[in-house]
Amino acid sequence: MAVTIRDVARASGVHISTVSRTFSAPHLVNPETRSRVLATAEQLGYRPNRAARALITGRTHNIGLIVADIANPFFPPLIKAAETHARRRDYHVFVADTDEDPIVEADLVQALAKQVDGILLCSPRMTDDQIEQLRREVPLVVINRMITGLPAVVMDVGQGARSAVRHLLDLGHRHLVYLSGPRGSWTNREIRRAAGATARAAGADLTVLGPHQPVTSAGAAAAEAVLATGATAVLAYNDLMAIGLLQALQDRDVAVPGEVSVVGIDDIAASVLVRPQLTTVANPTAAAGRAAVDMLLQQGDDGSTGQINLHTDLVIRNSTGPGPYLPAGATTAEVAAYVKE
Amino acid sequence: MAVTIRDVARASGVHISTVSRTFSAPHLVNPETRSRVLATAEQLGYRPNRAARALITGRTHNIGLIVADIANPFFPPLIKAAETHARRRDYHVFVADTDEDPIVEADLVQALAKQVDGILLCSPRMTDDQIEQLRREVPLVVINRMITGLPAVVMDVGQGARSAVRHLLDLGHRHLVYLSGPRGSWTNREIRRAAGATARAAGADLTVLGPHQPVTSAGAAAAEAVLATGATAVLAYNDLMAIGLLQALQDRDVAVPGEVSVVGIDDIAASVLVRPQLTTVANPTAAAGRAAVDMLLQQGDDGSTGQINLHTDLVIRNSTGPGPYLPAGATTAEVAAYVKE
DNA sequence: CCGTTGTCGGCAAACGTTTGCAGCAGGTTA
DNA sequence: TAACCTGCTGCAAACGTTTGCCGACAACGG
Repeated sequence: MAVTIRDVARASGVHISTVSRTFSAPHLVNPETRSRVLATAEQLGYRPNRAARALITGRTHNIGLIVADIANPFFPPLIKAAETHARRRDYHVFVADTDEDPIVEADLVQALAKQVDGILLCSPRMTDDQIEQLRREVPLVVINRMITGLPAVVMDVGQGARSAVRHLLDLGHRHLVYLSGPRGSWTNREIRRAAGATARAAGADLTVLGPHQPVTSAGAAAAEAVLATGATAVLAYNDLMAIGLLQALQDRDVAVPGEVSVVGIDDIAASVLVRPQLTTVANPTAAAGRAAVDMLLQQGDDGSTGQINLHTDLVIRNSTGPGPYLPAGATTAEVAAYVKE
Repeated sequence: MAVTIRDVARASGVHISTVSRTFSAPHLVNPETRSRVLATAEQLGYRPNRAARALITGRTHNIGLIVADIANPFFPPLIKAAETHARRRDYHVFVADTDEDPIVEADLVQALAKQVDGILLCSPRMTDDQIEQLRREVPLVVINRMITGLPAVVMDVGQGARSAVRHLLDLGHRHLVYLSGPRGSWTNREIRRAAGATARAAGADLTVLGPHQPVTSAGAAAAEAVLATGATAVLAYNDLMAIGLLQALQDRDVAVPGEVSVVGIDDIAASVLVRPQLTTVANPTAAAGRAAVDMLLQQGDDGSTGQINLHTDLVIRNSTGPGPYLPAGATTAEVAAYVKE
């Protein structure tokens, strides 16, 4: 059937071990022999059988990537970056989707465990205990969650939330709402904490609403509750919810940012497609994907369990404007200048 | 290290072949023995080593899924459906991204070929010849492209384009533009052909602009050219381009659908997030993903090479309105009624 | 009681690699 | 000249399964 190491050996008049070494330890074989073997291999169209290799080395050269929801536009850029980066290191990536369900999540890790060299766990919804448990079965790198002793890549969403809240405070808002994300999300806790602390320190109010599924419909559904609080500015767990809210407010003829300012988190592509364009916190998702792959791959070598914290950026667009404390006629341009000071 | 079939055999006092059979051919082993083996296997936490199994059976229980761009919101629902469906059949999915580059595409198929039981090639940009070539190396199912003799799942985008054009004609438009997608896209040719034929049959004009990359920026960049044609309605290769165009028109104070109507294709999530909401052709992407997986899996059994054509639906929203032939004051509601007739 | 049939389980040979060990040639050192 | 490297290659044993073949044994019909 397929051409094996044995065919190449026969055709080039060497032992199979020499062929094997030509590929897996080239420095151990005479350059002359090597090029001869390489030539016949090329000619015969030989491709190493990864299953056989995996069987003996114990390394599959595959990694698993588990995300909450592929259809959530936050993830694709991360998946893409991780996949490309892994392939450059001769690894392939299994992508799986948990539908935001912690049970499915645990099952998936179990199922993939024996078939990959490690798993990237992205925004997991499991408990810390569960994750530490699973770590004993397979190397893990967690993305967007900090667990002591576990290698992790997080985007500094706390800092992002602080910037966002400060931006709103600077605009004069004194009563804010935080639209909570899903239960079990570490990111959600971080944002809530950071936003709460920042608001409190400035003597402003922050009302927390939620939890919500991180989708547009949940954001839209929260509109009534938001208005009921009387707040003039909203920070949402993610852009999808922020966008949902944005549109529900428009449907109710509530002006954004005239009456209510809205800030999202993630900076997904759609955030520049809606009107007004969304002020949001940009996350370096691609960088996170790459960093996580690197971390996972070198975790095998040494036993290092570093934690990487990536910087996030507030991107000010048009969904935020002056709050009640500023002169009513101030334009966003003036406000932008004001914010700079 | 890991618990193997041998450990289970020893612990339950049978030969390894019996253990193997309890898993891969249960009917060949005595129910009593079977349950005993199963029990000890469970207790020891035994998991079959897929590499070893693959080595001897030649089936990896993996499939590859190659798409043009994971970050294009058209693909994630398809990926998600394929992945979930495959897992239900005990298959795992490798996802890879070609960045719309036919060379990368060919490389990826080669790289994955030996490691999977088959590949789902989604909206390929390669030539038909190349694809037929690759088919000799690995079972293939093509999505969104029709090649004689090759198993394929396509969404009937021709029919979608016809509905879209007819909708525009019914609204009174007489000069249409088709905003072409990327070079090498079968879908693009189909749409162009169907749209052209439909317009021509009605005695209307259809100007083709392009090719373009299937992204929002390309749609926006085409705005000038569109206006220069003097057309009153535009069909775009996909929603991203349509949305880009929509916004570029708004930036130029061109009213949509007042002065120009815009129709997209795909019905991505963002098409209801923009204002006006986009009239578009909904594609059954999830169904396509599932169908393709099934087709690939049973391709191994018999040698069947069916082709499936999935129905598409025109979704009329607010980006289309009456053309110059209708009374200027007609509202979209009246027009919708008119279209029904 | 013998022969036949059928069920079950063991034996051992694969599958395509990697890798520790040993051999061998040629060169260097003592 | 002996002893010892050094660089290269061959040998063979793994890795954890699956599976064709055969033997053991029980049941059954004649």
